[in-house]
Amino acid sequence: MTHSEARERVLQAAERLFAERGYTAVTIKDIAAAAGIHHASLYHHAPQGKEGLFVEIMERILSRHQQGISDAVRAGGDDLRAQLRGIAAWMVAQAPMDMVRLTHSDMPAIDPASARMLGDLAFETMIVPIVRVLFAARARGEIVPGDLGNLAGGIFSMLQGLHTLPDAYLERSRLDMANELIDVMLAGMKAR
Amino acid sequence: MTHSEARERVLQAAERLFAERGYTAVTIKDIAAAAGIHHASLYHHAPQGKEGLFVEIMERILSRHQQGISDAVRAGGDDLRAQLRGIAAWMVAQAPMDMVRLTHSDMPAIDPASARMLGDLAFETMIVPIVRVLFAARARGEIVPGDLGNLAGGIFSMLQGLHTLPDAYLERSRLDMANELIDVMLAGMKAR
DNA sequence: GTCTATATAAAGATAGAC
DNA sequence: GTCTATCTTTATATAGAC
Repeated sequence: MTHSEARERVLQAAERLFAERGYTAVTIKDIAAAAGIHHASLYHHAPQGKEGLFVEIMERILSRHQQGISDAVRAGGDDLRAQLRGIAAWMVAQAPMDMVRLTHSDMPAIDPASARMLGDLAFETMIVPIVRVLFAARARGEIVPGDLGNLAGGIFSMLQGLHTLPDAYLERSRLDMANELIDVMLAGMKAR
Repeated sequence: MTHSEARERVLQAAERLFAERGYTAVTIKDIAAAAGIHHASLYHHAPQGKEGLFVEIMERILSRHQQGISDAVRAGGDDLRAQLRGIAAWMVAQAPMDMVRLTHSDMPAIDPASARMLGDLAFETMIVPIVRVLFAARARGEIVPGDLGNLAGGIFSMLQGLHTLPDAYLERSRLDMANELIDVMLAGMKAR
């Protein structure tokens, strides 16, 4: 009962819109229109309403990110640069995951318990894997000591920031830009 | 007629709320309540309504950023590290300027002409000054060649990303973390 | 599974009294 | 400059026919 062709269309429309614009900027009618159904029909597939749908969708997005990021890390072997480039390739190919918006705009608009849960899950999914590859590289002696949580957050923010400019304004591919940023951070973490 | 004690309270409330949550997540009633007046009274001070108020407020915020950033750059003399640390100190002390949210959530909800204007102004105000200090440092031979626009965007995104975690979750001051990130980027831009 | 119709509430906005 | 009252539109949500 959790699946059907129509339900999947609804979930995909909701996912795209929520990821792009955030909770408050998207209406139930936007989602229904994008899924090609009347907004009343949407409640057949998402009986828990807009807020429940948002939470489900965020969990779904984050679950996909978890998979994509862990695949990228594994494919990078034991090479920090390859791991970070893999993570970057994944992230620039996905819709933005705007943690500042999630924290300051989306979360205050929903039930506090769900908000806390989503915030924790987002941090675990998006930041912690970067922390882990940095720790492993540090253990191998590839980079010098530092606040690896802070550095991981910085790398994540830089990669997400690449979504700021619309595609039309870009002179280079986002992946090229991401790789350059990673190379500079890596050189900075190795030097000294 | 552009000023009065009450109008100023309205502008300050609007500024705080819009900066924190963005356009769609803030209502006219939120702003009126924060300013301590009835929401009908708000239209006396902002006859152009919510959208006009948002545009005015964003211009005001960006104008303050322009001043704060240019002061910080000037105080940094000819030293890139001091300039970037000054910019960082300014930015972490202000409300977040979430360019991804501005681009993907706020701008699609307002008049396209205003949206384009605000987007350009935000880029000019927040990113271009960083590009300029990087170019000057490059001209002095302090850093090696690279896509300085990309690097400036990365530095900006990292600094803004420090607003993700609520104050209560922070183990170090945002300024400490910002300085560490800047030092790593600087080392990376000097090396090679 | 989808629709029409409807309910309810919230948001943006205006008129006019004080 | 601020309020009450009111209007209009939009948003979320439900009931029930098909």
